[in-house]
Amino acid sequence: METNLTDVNELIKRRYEELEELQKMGIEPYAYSFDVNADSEDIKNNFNEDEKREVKIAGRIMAIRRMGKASFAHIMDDKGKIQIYLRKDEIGEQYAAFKLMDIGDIVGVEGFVFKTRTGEISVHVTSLKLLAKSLRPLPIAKEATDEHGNKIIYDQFADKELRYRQRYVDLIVNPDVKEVFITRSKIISAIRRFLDEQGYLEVETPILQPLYGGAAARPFITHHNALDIDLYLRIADELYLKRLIVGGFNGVYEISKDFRNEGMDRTHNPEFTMMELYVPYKDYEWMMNFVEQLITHICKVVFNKTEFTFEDKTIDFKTPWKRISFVDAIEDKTGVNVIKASEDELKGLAKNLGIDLGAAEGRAKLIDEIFSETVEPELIQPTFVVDYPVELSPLAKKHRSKEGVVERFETYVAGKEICNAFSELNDPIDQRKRFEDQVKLREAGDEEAHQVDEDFLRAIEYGMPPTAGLGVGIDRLVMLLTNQTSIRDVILFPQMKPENQ
RNA sequence: GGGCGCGUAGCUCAGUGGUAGAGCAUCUGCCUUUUAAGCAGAGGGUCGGUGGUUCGAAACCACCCGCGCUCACCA
Repeated sequence: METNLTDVNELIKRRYEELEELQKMGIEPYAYSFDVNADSEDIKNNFNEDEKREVKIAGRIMAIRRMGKASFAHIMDDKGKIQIYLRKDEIGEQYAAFKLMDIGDIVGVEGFVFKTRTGEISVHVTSLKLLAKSLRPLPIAKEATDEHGNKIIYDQFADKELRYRQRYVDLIVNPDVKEVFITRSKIISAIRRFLDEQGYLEVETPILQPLYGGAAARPFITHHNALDIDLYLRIADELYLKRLIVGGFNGVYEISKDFRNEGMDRTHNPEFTMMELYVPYKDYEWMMNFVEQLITHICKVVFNKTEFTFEDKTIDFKTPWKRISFVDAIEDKTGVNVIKASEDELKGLAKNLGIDLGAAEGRAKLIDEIFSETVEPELIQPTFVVDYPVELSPLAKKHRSKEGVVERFETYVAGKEICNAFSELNDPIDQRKRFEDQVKLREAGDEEAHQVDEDFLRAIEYGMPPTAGLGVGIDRLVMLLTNQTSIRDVILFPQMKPENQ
């Protein structure tokens, strides 16, 4: 980890020496530019034996096989690896310089494409230029192919701590990692393009907020010096986006980081990416259909398939997805109607299910727990769970016909929630009452309960059209679609404890 | 936060109380179509840290640091 020159190890010391020797030869070890006209993939895909195609490529040296007056090396560019072949009698001085180059160095190569005796498409080098000398040894793995054509990797860089802390190294030596992040980016642009095409406006709302809300979570607190006030890092975008619906936009969305000051594990990072969408004059029924379209659009344009493997499960996103009622699903499993049941009955049920009852659990948390324990794990194929108890949803509109529930749905896949949506509560009088109920929970010790947001109430008192709202946890969606079981494997720089010294 | 596990060379790992090891990487020599290139030789370690037990600790004990898995809470 240490960058002090005083205690670098032998390998690094050697590279500093090579750097000096190269400079003595008149070589600038950190070049200014190099014009490229091909990449490894293009060369391999468009190979023609007779053409002797001239190419200029650049990349990082990943393997060297020196054989005296000739050498082979593999260089890696954005698209993959390609072999290069160098001969002393052809490149002279540059061959001497090549002897001072290492795995990890970045080079620019000119040459012609050929196929070796053993059949590998390679570049026969006519000119080699050092572009950046690498001073640290890469934890390079060796690859081989067994008799069945399977790739075997020896000594793969596997230490998760180092991989997360030094993601740049992880990306260099573990190509699958790079692939996941490319896919993540494609998923996000597919979402953005889809929403733009529907005519929704991408907006940006404050991360620093004097009051936080829109979700049940504990916030990060920061301080503004000039105003001398504490501010919160947002836990959700919801309340600002709905203000914009009041303002008259015909559909707004935001893809951005939210921050929650809670534990970290394989599905939680303190900062994570949310997509929230609000569409006026629509309700949650409309939104369910929209979610089906959005997700199948991603499947089509990014993956061109609807079937995915996640862990040991096969998930099929083919629509229509199953829809089940939250209350009925629990009743089917337990025989208890959680709307009608008293708090004592709920406690009894929870206890029978082996749920650990913390102090001061309210109805809402009890019901939520019972659902997580009984129904959630079985929701493997995409399923809409609809109509949640009102206690769980202080920002959702009362159901138009059913007592005790709101018009809300969550979408579950592989036993995990991937989105949350509702017909937004636009009755300011009801909204005030819900906030006041939250305050009671807060006073009873629930740190995650909402505060009263007077400005938000003022906004909807001016009148907010009926609105459908949606939140999608992007990191978890990416995990699902790329078959990654840890959120840290879909976040480039996951939160880590500070490195010691 | 609780439980379980891990930390030895640049990387991947052996090493259960008695001279710190292997493969790859590195260095030297040979080698002009190799591909885990090969052959011959060499260097490289505060065994995560601090204390303790012991004649003697990489190993045993305690505490600390970091990481992973898992449970709880949350998206």
